[in-house]
Amino acid sequence: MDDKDQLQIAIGKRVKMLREEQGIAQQDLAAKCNIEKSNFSRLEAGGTNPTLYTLKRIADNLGITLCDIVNLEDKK
Amino acid sequence: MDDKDQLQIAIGKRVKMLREEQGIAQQDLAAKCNIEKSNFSRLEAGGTNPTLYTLKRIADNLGITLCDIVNLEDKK
DNA sequence: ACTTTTTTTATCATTTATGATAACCATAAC
DNA sequence: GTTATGGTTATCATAAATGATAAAAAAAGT
Repeated sequence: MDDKDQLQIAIGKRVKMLREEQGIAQQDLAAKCNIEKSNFSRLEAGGTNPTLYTLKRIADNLGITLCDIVNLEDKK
Repeated sequence: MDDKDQLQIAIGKRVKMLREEQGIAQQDLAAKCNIEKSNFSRLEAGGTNPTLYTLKRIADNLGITLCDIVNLEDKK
């Protein structure tokens, strides 16, 4: 597994964690972000290398900053 | 201009600013990141919606965090 | 068990980020 | 002028992100 894969998995886990902290369903957040629920699932599973705009929409709909979302250091 | 375009322009300006702060040439940073200089130019001009991995490589080679790079609020 | 909700997985189409190459523009030296 | 150096712009190909749909699996509730 290369560093790109590791990054994808890290961001996926982080999005999932932040989403669950707010107790919102994956499909509901996906809908608010105008992202297909299947694609959102892939993203959380680390199966994609999201673009900045995708991350921005997620951050906005979670009420957090982009910085919060990509704060991956020292995170499980 | 929609919010996606604004975001792209904002990240481009931010990358350019951070790069110039370190006095490194665009083409040199591009080379270190394994990004084509023409593509890097496009990115700084706001002509692309970069992926997380692209931003990560730029951050790494600038010696800063992803959070630093996407810290776009209240920035020109 | 059954039903409902939520998530995952697979597949195909479309859009777009990036790679790659080339040519061009600007500036500053000399 | 010419020569570098740094940046831009255009174009085409390729890889991959995302859209879109469907089906299956898993989890939760009753």
